[in-house]
Amino acid sequence: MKISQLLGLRFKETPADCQITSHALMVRGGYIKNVGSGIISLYAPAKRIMQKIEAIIRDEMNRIGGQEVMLPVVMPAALWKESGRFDSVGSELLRFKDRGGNDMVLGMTHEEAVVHLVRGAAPSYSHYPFMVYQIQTKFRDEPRARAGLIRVREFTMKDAYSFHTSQEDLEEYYEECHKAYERIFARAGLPEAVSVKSDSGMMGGKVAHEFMLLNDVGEDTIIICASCDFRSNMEAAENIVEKPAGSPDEASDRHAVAKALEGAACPACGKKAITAKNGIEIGNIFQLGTKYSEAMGMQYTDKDDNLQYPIMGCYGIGVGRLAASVCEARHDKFGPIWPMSIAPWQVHLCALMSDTPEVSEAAAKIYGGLLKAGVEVIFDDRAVSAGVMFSDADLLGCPLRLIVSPKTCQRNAVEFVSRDKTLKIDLPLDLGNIDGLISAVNQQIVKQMEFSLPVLRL
RNA sequence: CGGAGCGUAGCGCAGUCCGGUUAGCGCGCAUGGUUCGGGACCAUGAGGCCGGAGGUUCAAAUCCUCUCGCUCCGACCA
Repeated sequence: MKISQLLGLRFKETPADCQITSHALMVRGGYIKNVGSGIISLYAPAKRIMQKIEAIIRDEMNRIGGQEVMLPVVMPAALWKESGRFDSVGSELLRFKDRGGNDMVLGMTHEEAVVHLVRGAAPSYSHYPFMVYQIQTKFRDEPRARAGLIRVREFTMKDAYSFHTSQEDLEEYYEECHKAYERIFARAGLPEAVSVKSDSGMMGGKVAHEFMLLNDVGEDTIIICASCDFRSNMEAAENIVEKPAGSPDEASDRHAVAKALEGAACPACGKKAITAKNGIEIGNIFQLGTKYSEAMGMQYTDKDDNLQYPIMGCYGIGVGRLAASVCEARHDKFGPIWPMSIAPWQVHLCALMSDTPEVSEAAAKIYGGLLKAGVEVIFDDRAVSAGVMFSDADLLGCPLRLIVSPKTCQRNAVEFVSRDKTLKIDLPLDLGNIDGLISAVNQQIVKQMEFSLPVLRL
């Protein structure tokens, strides 16, 4: 891709509407454009990041036996009436009528749809356990969208649903999925994401965990023990952590309650080491039980010819929120620093003063060589000043950068630097044979990808 | 849904209190020229129904009423 043809202008000034870093950088870098409150279009760089995250998720979901399926965005309300959620869920569920006057809903989560899909298809215990997942658009009519891709009304989500014949089997799979989630976040560039105990809310069920990126811009408050590995969302912790005397009531400001919990005794280890931190929820896993299978009449025949309700688990990841979280965690003042695994392009090729024949010839040759070798490369072929070129490259945040200029041509070299500034070397340039240069670039890509490669293949 | 603020060129803003030629500035964009390793400079130029509707007035970006939208704080939230 040549940058001269890439849509999405990059600019210097922070838009007034952007309150948090990832939002500002993604608007300034030409990644996203707001369409309405909580409704966002993506330009190519953001779409490419999303696709790479999705590929990692698919890989890990397939590895734990998932089957990718596709459920509808628009559903007849009748389905939601079956589960009872048409009435129990509030205005977050967008309802409307079709031309025939039938009640319809926009999918905000897909338990109903997935039970509908599988309930006739798994009549015997021998079909179990199984897991289906999809990566698809959700719409939630949130009362207040905010912070760019962090909290939106329409978003892309991976949601997975597993079905089991015993609680033990569900718990075993839940644990497997927990591990898969750890691998997904690590591969996407957030190895520091942690899981915390959470409340199951409207989903129902007992055991639930949320995966959090601890970060000040996060909307959730997390209670963490500094002494042991106890971690919990405050929503779930309020009942089990004993508040020190004189704390405010739970009805009052949540931040004040969190503050008050600091230094309380940990319910797990007993030490007075509780701390409160903010976090961005990037994924969650629930043990649902039989809430939906019972409500919607999904049954199978067990070994002894008895009808049973399968036990369900569900597992979600917000793809766009994950992308924004990586940006939030990996950036400098110039722009995002995308990990190789999800970067929009692997290599950013800059041709400084490309009207010089030596430069344009060398750059074109390198560009062609990289393309031929299958490297994802964005080529800045514009006649702009070095400052503009570097600033734009910083905003696009590609992990590796090649710089060709009259200076580098003079010394028969190309500059090879990394976005995170850990690499800065000259690669020898021989226009007659650029294979060595291309393979040096490839080696660096492989090196930077190592952390994200699957540990195990199916 | 409560509270606060804002809608003027692609972006950032001034002008609105106190109505009065042709609505400005910076960035960006286009053309030409000079530059060239961290958002260069000069010249010329394009781009606006001042969010929308109604009203007051000789005259409205500016005053009044209604409306739509956006942002922030809170409530809410798999």
